[in-house]
Amino acid sequence: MHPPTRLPADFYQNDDVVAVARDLLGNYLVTCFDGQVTSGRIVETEAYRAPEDKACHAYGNRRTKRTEVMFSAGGVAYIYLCYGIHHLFNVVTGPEGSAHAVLIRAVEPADNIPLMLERRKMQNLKPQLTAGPGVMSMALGIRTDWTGHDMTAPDSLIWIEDRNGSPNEHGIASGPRIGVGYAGECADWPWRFWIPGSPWVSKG
DNA sequence: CACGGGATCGTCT
DNA sequence: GACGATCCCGTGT
Repeated sequence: MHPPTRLPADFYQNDDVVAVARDLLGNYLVTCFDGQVTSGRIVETEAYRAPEDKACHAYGNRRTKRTEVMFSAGGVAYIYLCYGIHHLFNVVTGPEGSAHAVLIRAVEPADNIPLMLERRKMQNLKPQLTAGPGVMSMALGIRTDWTGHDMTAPDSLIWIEDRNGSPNEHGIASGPRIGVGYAGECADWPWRFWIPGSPWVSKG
């Protein structure tokens, strides 16, 4: 056993974003803002893959101010505002020049649950603390300001680490992604992954 | 539990 | 000017 460390750049730079989305399950998403660590075990993810995926913001390798960060080498954060309110957190994957990303949709709360409850203005620990991409980001203190942050740097303030919490014999479940009905045939691709039976997975 | 609507703003047409 | 990779609250059953 060794102390947990940040997942390395080559984990993220795998070109197979669907495999990365699966492999992220069971790892811990950690933030350390203002000296305060908060974290959770990743239980639900979705893969988005340019250029062929119509649900991906970089569909057709479209480069805009917003999507430019998705073309970075894997390991940086891609965070955007959804419905004017929610800060949705993704990890860019693949080699530089490809625009793939994994949306982290839900975590099982781990470190510093009191601070996460405070950020969410909640009194008691319930799945709704972190089950869903918008509320998860709020609990971890993640905002769009952090888009482009290199999570593989040794002094990064957002990172993902392996604590030997990988999914066990119950395996991994998959199905269509949430909220992408506009994406034509791509809407049916089973690119959402979750740990079956976990109460911390979003309801969709 | 199923639904329906409002919140709220950056991004792209 | 329209529309979200969402969430929460209200209503009705």
